[in-house]
Amino acid sequence: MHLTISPGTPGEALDQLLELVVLISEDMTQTLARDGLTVPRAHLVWLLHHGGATTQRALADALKVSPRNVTGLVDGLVATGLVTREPHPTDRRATLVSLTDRGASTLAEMDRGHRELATLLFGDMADRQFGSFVDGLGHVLRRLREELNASGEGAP
Amino acid sequence: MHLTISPGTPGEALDQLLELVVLISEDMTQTLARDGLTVPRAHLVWLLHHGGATTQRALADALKVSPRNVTGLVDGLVATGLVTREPHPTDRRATLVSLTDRGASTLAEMDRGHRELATLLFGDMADRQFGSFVDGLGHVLRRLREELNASGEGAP
DNA sequence: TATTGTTATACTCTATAACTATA
DNA sequence: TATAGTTATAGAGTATAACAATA
Repeated sequence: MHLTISPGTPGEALDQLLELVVLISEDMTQTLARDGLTVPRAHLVWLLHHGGATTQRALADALKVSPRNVTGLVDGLVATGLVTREPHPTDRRATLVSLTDRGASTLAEMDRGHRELATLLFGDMADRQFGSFVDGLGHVLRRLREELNASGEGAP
Repeated sequence: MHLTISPGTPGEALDQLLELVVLISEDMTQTLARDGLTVPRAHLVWLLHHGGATTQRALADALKVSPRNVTGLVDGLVATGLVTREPHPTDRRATLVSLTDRGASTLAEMDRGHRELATLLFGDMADRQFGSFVDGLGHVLRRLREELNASGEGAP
């Protein structure tokens, strides 16, 4: 037998999803601040962590942000000792941005925090519930990607 | 019989959740921009829509933001014709912020967009899948609220 | 001629501190 | 004395445009 316990309307589900977005953003901002990081700067160092040293140009493309903006983000990260700017070995116009040792250990701590959060959120979920939730999440993600692709077109 | 189709690890589920946060933020920012709104300004007019005219002080408390910040948000909304500042009827220190007609119709459009997004995301989900997803969402939300309360304590 | 990163300028969101006008 | 909202000042993130050095 199957009991449906008032799953609510789509509108209510969206409200919950929006609350989730707000709470996750707050949690991330709070956690990153303890390492002296902001969300945009954390995004940049995360790219270095997972892709190695790169030019600011490549970072601007990956972050979908202006080159000028990257200059500011790197300035801040250099000031707090998490990254360095070095001359590019073959292209004298470009600079290579690399993680410092301290930057690398900060990233290791972020990885640990990431795993802890995953355990907190999903650790005590029953396997079947977890599977259903991930399925639903996949459905919503596909719809959202379609929507953003559709509305992003037509813009030269 | 019950087939579990590789639901993935908690870490992967969290990555999907984080992608969802990014995509919803992008979609909201993009949609609001069409109405000349930013996320913080939209939050403010949403409060007026659902609570009626109020003082800037009350808005600052509700938005958990400094009074100075509200001055700036209201300045912008007045400039774009979505709200008005009027003298408070009984307290001459305070100002009442109200939606203009144009502000109200913008809000009506936002409500419509909200319903459309809910339909897009959940409209063609099977009832059982929708119910399971909402259950999982509730679980995650409870954990997150606990986490933020716990880490938010001890701060005088 | 095209590209990399910078300086110059500007806008939005955010904060604290000092001040004005009122309670 | 306390409160509502402002001006003053500052910092972070974002953008475009003009410019330098180098490809």
